[in-house]
Amino acid sequence: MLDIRIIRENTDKVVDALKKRGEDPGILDKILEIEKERRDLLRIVEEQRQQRNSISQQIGRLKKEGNDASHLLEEAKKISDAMVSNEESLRELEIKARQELLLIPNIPHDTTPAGRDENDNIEVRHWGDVPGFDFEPKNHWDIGEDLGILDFERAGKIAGARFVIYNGAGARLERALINFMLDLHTGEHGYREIMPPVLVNREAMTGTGQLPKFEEDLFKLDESDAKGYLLIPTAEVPVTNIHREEILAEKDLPIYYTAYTPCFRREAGSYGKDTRGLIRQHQFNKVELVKFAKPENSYDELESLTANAEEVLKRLGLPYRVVALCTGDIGFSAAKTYDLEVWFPAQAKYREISSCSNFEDFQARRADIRFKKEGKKGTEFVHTLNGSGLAVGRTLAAILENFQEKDGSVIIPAPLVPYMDAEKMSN
RNA sequence: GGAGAGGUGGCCGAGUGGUUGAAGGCAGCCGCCUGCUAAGCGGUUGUAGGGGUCAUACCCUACCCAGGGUUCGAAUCCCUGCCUCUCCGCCA
Repeated sequence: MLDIRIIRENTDKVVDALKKRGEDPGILDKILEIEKERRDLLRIVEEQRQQRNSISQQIGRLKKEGNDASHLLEEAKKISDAMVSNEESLRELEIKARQELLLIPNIPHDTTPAGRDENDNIEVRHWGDVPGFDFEPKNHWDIGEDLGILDFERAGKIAGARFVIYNGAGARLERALINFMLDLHTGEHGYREIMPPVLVNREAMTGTGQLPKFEEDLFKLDESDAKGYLLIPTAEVPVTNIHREEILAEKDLPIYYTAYTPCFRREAGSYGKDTRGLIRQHQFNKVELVKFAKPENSYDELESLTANAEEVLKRLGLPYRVVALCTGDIGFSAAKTYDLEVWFPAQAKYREISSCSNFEDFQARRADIRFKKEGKKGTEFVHTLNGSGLAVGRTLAAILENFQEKDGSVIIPAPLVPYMDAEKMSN
């Protein structure tokens, strides 16, 4: 959520931001109109309240002294009656203003490259050598099925399309990756491990920006119940909302959290995309990194968070590149985003495995997460950041494809050997 | 699921219709005093919105879980919701 004052006083800047994102700046017209009405009415209402309060106080004083106050009572009643409809209109305008405000995306940071779509994203750096094969590399789903460690067919029977059963060494590899990532981030990168609810309420989803605009991407427990629980599409939601409506102490910042959770996405509108394999599932595992930072160094925090996610790929020996998303491709809530893309030999393509973003105060304003500066009056909104560290299923898929052998076996990367108690997977 | 109790400032806690943003205490901050520590004395300390100012000062409005209602006036009365605690039941 943007500061309404920026929209009011710096309209040009917001219009510019919307254009860069490829959005229609016309969405501002309505909110500016509502906002003007709201402010005009607010002044009237406050004036009326002031009058009423002062008369009421006089009444109190007179009554205490045993004097007659009937003439004032009459006057007060008149004012009070006149206020009713104004107060009601004001309430409605406040609700409407917020509804509109919640639909306006974040302003991209100056360093976010301008562009229309993913073709305008900029490669920032890459790491590792793309492996060469002296045989035709197989898809990860073929490798997994041949090894008997991934079972898409039976998952379809018990759940449907876009689900998988990890079997035997597959299940263990998934678990090994989760443990490896959590151990790395808690042990070496300074994150605190969190295990949050994976069902959340609407306020939490609104706080991080999934609602109200992206309802169709979410799974709900009870479609008919407006108050029903929603399944998280990412641990970003429950973990960022840990501090909702809190005022943090400056000395406690930055806060680093990491959490493993399953994630649930409807993938509405992606029919036909990645229909096979682990890339796009309705349920998948992810280890998430979340930071609460002070505004003045949130961009340094974004760099280090991205580096923390990259470290997972480096240790596993998976070739990847880092891409700065352009203004047309960054998410609704983000000001700047780096995607980490890992190499998939069978597709001969880099595919997204992590997305690391600085949301600045956009989520903090929605979720009301502030901090108090030492020795200063008032409060400031924190900056929130998060990134996948990493998407576990995609990491497993990348391992299968990059470390496959001609005989169909797969070499287990060294850091996972202790977790797997094995050096390779074969039939 | 059944029965009961309760939600007040950073914390504890008073307040049952009228200058109460809220007694008192603790903690914090500033100053005084005291040969260390401790104690003592005085002062001060919430958040948000609007107005105002170069910026302060200052003025107004709102906020005692949330949302409604009664009333000239609500922390205080009424209704609804949420949450917490205790007991019983059930349960991984």
